[in-house]
Amino acid sequence: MPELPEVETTRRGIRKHVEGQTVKAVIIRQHKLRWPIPSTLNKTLARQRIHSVTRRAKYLLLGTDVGHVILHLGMSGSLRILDHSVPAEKHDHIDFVFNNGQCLRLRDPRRFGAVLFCRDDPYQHKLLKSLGPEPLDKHFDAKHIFDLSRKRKVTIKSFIMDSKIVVGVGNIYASEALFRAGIHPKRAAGKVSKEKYHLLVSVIKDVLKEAIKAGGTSLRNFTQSDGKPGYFKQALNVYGRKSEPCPNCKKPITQSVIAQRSTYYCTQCQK
DNA sequence: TTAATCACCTGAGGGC
DNA sequence: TGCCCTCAGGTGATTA
Repeated sequence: MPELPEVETTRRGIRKHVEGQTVKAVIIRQHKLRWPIPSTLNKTLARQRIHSVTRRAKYLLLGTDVGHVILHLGMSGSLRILDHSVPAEKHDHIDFVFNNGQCLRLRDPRRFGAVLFCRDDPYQHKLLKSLGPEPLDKHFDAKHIFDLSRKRKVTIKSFIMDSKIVVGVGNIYASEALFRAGIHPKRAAGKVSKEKYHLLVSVIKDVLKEAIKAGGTSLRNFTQSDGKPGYFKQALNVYGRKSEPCPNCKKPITQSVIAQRSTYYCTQCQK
């Protein structure tokens, strides 16, 4: 399940294979993703050179002279670089075929992902323009998040997962960051002290950096662009560890549902 | 404006 | 072994 580290790992993996390549064809096998893939994409991108592979939040942007492809991996999406002669399998929905014979192939069993095209500034696209700061950017700091949290009654976990507050903190890393910061996930965002927000911002950055370094979290079906799994799962303290002893106090990890998402925490260490 | 809920989708895993 | 059911989860849209 791709979160920000998985998307960044994917970006780094595909970048060297995609930047500078010229699109020969776009083969769409399944138009129905989260939103329909534009049927004119092949015509639009044919003979276009991809000059950049960038990321904003969990969106990947493929830059060309005529506009940007906006890619989202949703819940189960993955991108791989393959020789185009490799037969497509079930759930391989779209190929960006390059002149060198390779292709960028999107697989997405659950089809929560998206492939869109934007001719204008992609950062003004309706999906991107209201997003909060990048978590690893200097603009994401304790003052920013503390100021926005005042009088907010929503749980701190939902708050840090809100992309208008900060992008890229998904369910796994929200649980991990709150554990490291010693904050109970059901605490109201407006009741968390400035000191705790200082710590929380710091551990969010740490968790995401460590996960990127480890190649993401391989849960169920995430693989890197070369097909290898991520290794951050081994470093998770609480996520997916219901009833296992807390790494700090040995009390069993609790699981409950917050905002319709499984949440893991230690009732002893997180207040 | 804020908070909560719904909808989309399919593979994995458990129970029988 | 096969069938059925539940769970998982990112995020925009909808509702309260």
